[in-house]
Amino acid sequence: MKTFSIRDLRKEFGVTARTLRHYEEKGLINPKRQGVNRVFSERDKVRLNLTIRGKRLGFSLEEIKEIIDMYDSSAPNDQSQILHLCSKIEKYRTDLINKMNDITDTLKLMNEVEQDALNTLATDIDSARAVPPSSLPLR
Amino acid sequence: MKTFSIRDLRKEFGVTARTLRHYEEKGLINPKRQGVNRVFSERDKVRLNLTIRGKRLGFSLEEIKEIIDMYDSSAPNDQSQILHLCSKIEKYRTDLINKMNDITDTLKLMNEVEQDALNTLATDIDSARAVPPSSLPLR
DNA sequence: TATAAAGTTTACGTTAACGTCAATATTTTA
DNA sequence: TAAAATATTGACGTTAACGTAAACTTTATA
Repeated sequence: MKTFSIRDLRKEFGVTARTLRHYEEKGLINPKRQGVNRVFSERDKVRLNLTIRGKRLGFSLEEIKEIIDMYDSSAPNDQSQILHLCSKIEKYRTDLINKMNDITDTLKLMNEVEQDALNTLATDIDSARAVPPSSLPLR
Repeated sequence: MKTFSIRDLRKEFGVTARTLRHYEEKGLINPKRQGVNRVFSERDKVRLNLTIRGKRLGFSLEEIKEIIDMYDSSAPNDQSQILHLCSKIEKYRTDLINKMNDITDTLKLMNEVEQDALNTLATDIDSARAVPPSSLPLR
C-alpha cells in the first residue's frame, strides 16, 4: 500500500501542515505514525478530498465529518442504524438540493446582469459609430 | 413605498437584530432612520434575501457584498467598469459551477451509500423470511 | 560530521460572524 | 401615567478554523 508524507499532501492539495494537523485533531483524517512522523494513506487522501469539497460547499468541519463518516464505513448491519443513516442522508440531500437551486438562481441573475452590461457596451459602440471621428468638429 | 421594522425582518427571515445590525455595518443592507430607529425598505429585504442565499452557499459577507452590489446597481456606463464587472461575474460563475459539480458528485455518492444500506436492510428481511418464526425451535 | 531541511509538540494569536450584556431611550399598552 | 415592551449604542465574549512562533528532534545533504 502506498503511503504519503505530509509534504506530499501539502503539495498535492495546496494546504498547510497546520491544516492537516487540525483535520487530524477533528478526526477528518487519521494518519499512522513512523516514530513521530505522520504517514498518510490513500484513504486519508480520499477523506481529505472530500473534506475540501465539503468546505467549498460551506459545510463546517463537524458536518463534513458526519458526511464522510457516512460513506467511509461500510453499510451498517443494525437495522436502527441503517434507518438513522438514511435519515441523515435525507437531511443532507435536501440541503444539497437547496444549495443547487440557490446556485441556479444566482447564475440566472448573473446572466441577466451580464447581458445588461454587454448591451450597454454594444449601444456605446453603436453610437460611437454613428458619429465617426471625421465628423467631429476640429476644436 | 412600504417600510418594515426590525421586528418585521427578524420574524420574516429568522435572524436576530444583532445580525441585521452587523449586516448594516458591513454594508449589506442600508436601512433609513426614523429618529434613531431603523426603517427597512423593500430593497433591504431583497438584499437580505441575497445575503442569506450567499451564506447558504458558503460565501463570506465580503464576497456576498461584492456579488449583490454587482446586480444591485444598474449597469455601469464606463467601458472599463463594464469589463471589470464582467470579469467578476466570470470569476463567480466558475466558482458556482464548481460548487454545482461538487453537489452532484456528493449526491451521487450519497445515493450509492443509501442503496447499499437499503440492500442490507432488504437482505436482512429476506433472511428473516427464509426462517419464519414457526420453524424455529421452541426452546 | 557539521549543518541545513523537514517534521513535531505546545501554546498563544487572529479573523469572521455574530452572541450577550449593560445602560439608556422610546414607544406601546394596561 | 406608570409599567412593560421594543429599540439603540457601546463593548466585551465566543466559536470555528486555522496562523504563527518557539523550542526541539530527526533526517538528509554537503
